[in-house]
Amino acid sequence: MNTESTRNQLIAHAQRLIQTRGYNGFSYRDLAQLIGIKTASIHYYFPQKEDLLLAAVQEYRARWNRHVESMPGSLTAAQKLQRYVDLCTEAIGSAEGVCLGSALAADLMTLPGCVRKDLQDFYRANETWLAGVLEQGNRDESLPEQADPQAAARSFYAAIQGAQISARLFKNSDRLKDPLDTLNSIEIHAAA
Amino acid sequence: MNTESTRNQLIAHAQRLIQTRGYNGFSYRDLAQLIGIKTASIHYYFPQKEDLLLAAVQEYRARWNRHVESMPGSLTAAQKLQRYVDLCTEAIGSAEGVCLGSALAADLMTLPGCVRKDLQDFYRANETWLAGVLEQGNRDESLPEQADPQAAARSFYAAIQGAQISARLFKNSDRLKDPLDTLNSIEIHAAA
DNA sequence: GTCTATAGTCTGATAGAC
DNA sequence: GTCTATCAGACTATAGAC
Repeated sequence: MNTESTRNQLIAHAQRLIQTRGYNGFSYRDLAQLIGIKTASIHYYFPQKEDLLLAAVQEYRARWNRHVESMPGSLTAAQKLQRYVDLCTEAIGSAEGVCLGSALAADLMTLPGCVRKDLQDFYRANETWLAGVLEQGNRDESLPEQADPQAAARSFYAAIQGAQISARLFKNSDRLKDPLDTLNSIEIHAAA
Repeated sequence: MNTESTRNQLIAHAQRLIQTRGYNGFSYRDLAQLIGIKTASIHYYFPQKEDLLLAAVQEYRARWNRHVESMPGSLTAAQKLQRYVDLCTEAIGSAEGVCLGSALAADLMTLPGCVRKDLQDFYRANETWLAGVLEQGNRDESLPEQADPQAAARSFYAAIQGAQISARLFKNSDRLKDPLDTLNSIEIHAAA
């Protein structure tokens, strides 16, 4: 157990705590108990809680981008969208948490101001990627035609974020399926 | 200024504070200062913060239902949906807050357990109403055909909730328009 | 690096005067 | 009904021993 290990444990548990309880819903005491150290030791790595927050957000964002961008370019738009939804379903882990992005966006007004930009960047990265997939869908015809892929991407991303929150409220991960099912049902209906 | 007046002020300000900062993001001190009394006086009306929360939720839910159900039955489904979006846009007030339902759902794991059922009821009431409107849309053809109105209603409601959160993040109420624009764009495209 | 000890602040909540 | 005064507990954060 060297320095890196404790630091990484702190970031990983902080991410999970933010996803389940929100930034203001956990304390250094909670975090310390989870990995069996004292609160003062956390301050060695992250003098202020704000420092921990920034590190947690940046690591999460980098890891999320790696997951999304590692999708093979050879997939159809429909396949990419399905994999994206699968990633979002994994992220909530048994319907106990929500994406770090939406968890923090919900707490926005009580957060240190410096994270707002990072959160906006995270949102925009997701929306831009989704817009690209919807544009591909217009070309490869694996998805229903979208007149405004940008607006549709913002709307779909919002639906996924909202679905994560309601999945937790109803303890039912199936709610993550609704947005994509609804998007696809237009095609199903057209084919019927 | 009789009892009712102070009590009503407390509920109104509590609702606004929950919508902007979350249940754990404001204190009795904040609330007392807003209406010019001392914290001890709040305890006269609401001995525990939990009591205030329940009162705020129930009043909000009743008022919301009145607004939604007061829509003339003679409207087309498309008109009802537009009015619903307008209500949701008003509710966030200059993009500083979100609906009380999504604000609390986001804080769910740190809330007293007794509100979970009320929140679920609030969600279901909205989703049921929206499903009815989408079914009407299938009949009056003012909206694109929905193969599964229930799933589409859950998806649309989730999109509105998510859009409220991102509207605050980007300080841009226009994000509330995306879900309905996307829903309607299918028809626009078909007409083009 | 991790600890003990503690400072200083905020929190929800209570007792009792008026 | 509203106040003053106060409590016990939790919180972030710091100083300094080891």
